[in-house]
Amino acid sequence: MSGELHREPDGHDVYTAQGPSRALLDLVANKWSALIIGTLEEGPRRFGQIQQHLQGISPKMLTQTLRRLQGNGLVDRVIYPAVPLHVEYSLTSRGRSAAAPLGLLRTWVEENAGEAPRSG
Amino acid sequence: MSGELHREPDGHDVYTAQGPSRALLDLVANKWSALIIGTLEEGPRRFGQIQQHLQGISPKMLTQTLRRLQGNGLVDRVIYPAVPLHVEYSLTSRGRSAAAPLGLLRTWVEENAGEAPRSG
DNA sequence: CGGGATCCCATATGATACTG
DNA sequence: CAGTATCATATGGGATCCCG
Repeated sequence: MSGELHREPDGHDVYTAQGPSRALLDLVANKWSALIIGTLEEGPRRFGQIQQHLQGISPKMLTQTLRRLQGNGLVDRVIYPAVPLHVEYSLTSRGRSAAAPLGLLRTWVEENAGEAPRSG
Repeated sequence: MSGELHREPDGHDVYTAQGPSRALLDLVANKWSALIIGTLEEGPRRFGQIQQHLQGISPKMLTQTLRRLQGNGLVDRVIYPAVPLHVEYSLTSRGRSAAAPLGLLRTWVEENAGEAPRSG
């Protein structure tokens, strides 16, 4: 495990708890983020399309997650001021670079789902 | 985005909301899971060692996450009934297979942290 | 009509103290 | 040392209402 390590006086290393990494990791290592980014990987999508595709996300979580992704420069939001209103979300180049590892993670999940299930 | 799709009568596809994937994704697409698995990737570690390394996780979350990982067959827990008590956690082979995509995700995070930060 | 803000409750998470 | 118990708070999430 590399990066963002901090060497202690007594010789072993720890993670700096307040590093910016933690916040970003919290954003991308997140169920909805992973799914949304996966959806947008296929191309630009509208709010309702994402909601349909993810089948079970509430509009609130969708909005909230999209805003966080947008705020961190992973997602672009474009409004087409037509009637009815048309808003399109798409991945930025950074978002696409994040989509790669997330895609592998989702693939791993799909290949490993349905075995040894247990709540905790 | 592949896997676990469900074709609707009207032609477009959605994700089955209640599939086992969602639960597993929720487990691995999680900040603490990603960090813990990353720590154990270096080798077996004791409870306190993980806690030190992650610098900021509460014992409760550590226990809870370790148990969930164990319950899903990603982590092994071995007790050495000595005094003082000694408990060691390690990745199972499945855990190691999950460590790969998670490592890539953490790498991405480290390479992309500290830019365009924003809360929401 | 599609997009999304608000209200309110359930659960997740976290700090801290305490025990086998 | 390795957790568990307890309490306080943040976030998740559904239902519903509002706006362009």
